[in-house]
This record gives sequence, C-alpha cells and structure tokens, in this order.
Amino acid sequence: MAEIHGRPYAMTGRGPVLTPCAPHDVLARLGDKWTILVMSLLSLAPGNQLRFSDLRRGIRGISQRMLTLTLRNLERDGLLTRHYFPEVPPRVEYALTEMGRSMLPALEGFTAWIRSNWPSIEAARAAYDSRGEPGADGT
Amino acid sequence: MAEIHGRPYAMTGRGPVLTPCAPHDVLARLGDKWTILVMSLLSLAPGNQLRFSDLRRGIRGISQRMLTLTLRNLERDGLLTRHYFPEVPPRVEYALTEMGRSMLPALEGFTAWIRSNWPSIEAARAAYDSRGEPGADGT
DNA sequence: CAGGATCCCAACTGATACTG
DNA sequence: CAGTATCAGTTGGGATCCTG
Repeated sequence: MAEIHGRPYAMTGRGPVLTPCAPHDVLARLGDKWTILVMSLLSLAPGNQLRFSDLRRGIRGISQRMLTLTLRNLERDGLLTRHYFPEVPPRVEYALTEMGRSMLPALEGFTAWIRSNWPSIEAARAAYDSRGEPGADGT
Repeated sequence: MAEIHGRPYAMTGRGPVLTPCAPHDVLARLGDKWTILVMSLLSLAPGNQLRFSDLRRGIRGISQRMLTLTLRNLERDGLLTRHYFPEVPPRVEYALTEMGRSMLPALEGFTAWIRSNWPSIEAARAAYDSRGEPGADGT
C-alpha cells in the first residue's frame, strides 16, 4: 500500500483514504506541553545530561509532577535514560540516548520551516480573527 | 539571546534556562488528533483540493464536528483556504495554500526520522513495560 | 451537503501534601 | 532531592440533534 508520512493509504475514485498510524504518536508527544522543552534543554546541556532539579529550574512553570511524567514518557520511548544515585540527598541524572540525540537535528529541519513561516502564520491568524469579529459571516 | 528550535534561552551556571515560545504552537497543532491526517489527505489530492465530504470519507473515524474544527484552525493559520459555493446542495472546497504546500516537504524530513526509528521506539516501550510489570522497582 | 449548537465524558494538567 | 498520591479544574473529543 502507498504511504505518506508513514501512513498507509488507498486511492479511490473520490480521493485517498488514510488509516491512522505510527508517526502521529511521536508528533503527539512532541506536541504536548513540556516534552520539547525537556529535549531541548538536554540537547544544550554538557554531555546531554542534567539532573532533575536542573531540568526543573530550566523550564519555567513546569510542575514537579509534569516534569516527572514527561521524563517517564521519554524514558519509556528510549529517548533518554534515567540514572539513580542512592546518595544522601538522592541524585538522578537524565541523559539523552543516542536515539534521543539523533532526533534533535531531524526535528531542527522542521522547526526551521516553522520559524521562517511563523510571521505568516501570525499574520493569517490576525487577519482571520479580525474578519470574524465584525458582522461579516464566513460565507 | 541564543535560541534552540526558535526558543530563546539563557545559559546559567547550572545549565540553560528556556522560555516558552512559538514553534510549540505549530507542533501542538500537528500533534492533535486529526490535523496531520487532513494535511496529508489534501497533499495527496489532485490540485491539493477536496470538499468537506471527501475529507470526511478519507479520514476514518473523524466526526463532523472535529473535521470542522480542524479545518477552521488550519484556515486560521493560513495553511488552507475555504471556498464556499452557494449551490443546492451547498459545496465547500478546501485547498492547501502555498504555505500549506510548503509545510509538507519540511515535515516529511522529520517523519522520515520517525519512520526509521519507530521500531526502536516500540522496542524501548516494550522493554520498559515488561521491566515495570514484575516486582522490579525502577530504582 | 456542510456545519452550528448542545451535552457529556475522558484525558491532560496543576496544586498540594506526603515520603524514602 | 526526587519523587508518589490525591484531588480539582480545564480542555479535547465524540454523539446527537437541528438548520440554511
């Protein structure tokens, strides 16, 4: 079956028909509230490694709970490793895996598109919103 | 200020500090449940153009409401246009804009990474899950 | 045909309190 | 320090009904 963005589809007389598939999983995770922040922060850190409290400090507004959940998800996906040191006080180091490191440059290609088109997107939003607020209907 | 993925950050003694920023908006939208499906379907269609009912048929499981909302958001961002034909019965054509068309190849670069790493991600998840279910604690 | 309005449930997120 | 547990607010999404 043919694919687009890793998603199988069948072509019919009235157009293609898609079926749900894998890449959405990754994009959904990156699209959540904190994941990219965590990945970006680790990619900047020396050795691509930071401890819990450093991550928390580096991401303004993240709660302890959400940082933990975000890190668990990334660990589960094999994008980072968690190393626990049973000292007093305890210390936990989070480091990007090889796969985690390889993701950032790939993502960077797409965020480059976002950055260069962001002004257009904001302009389109402003235009759309100003069109909608007066009495003008969308027809 | 330095940036990563379009996100400004400041380097401190204990690591970088990020501030929330624009690219997340786009990734969050692409990460939602239907947006990429709609974009992909339009990118496959002749003239990058489909009518409402074609989109609905092409995306299994999408509700009328969610298709409408997804299309509105994409229209607002300037990624597609909506053209209403006041016939009986009415007809509405959705077509990718130039910016919308330019997004797909850029995204394709990243989804290529996803596809080639997907087996590793699934393996990591399976390993993580099987580690967790026995009595073994994560420490 | 296309989509607006409404209701409802599930999931995500945040705040707070507690622990090894 | 680095969590876990619990509770509450908010949002996303689906089902259904109705209309130009």
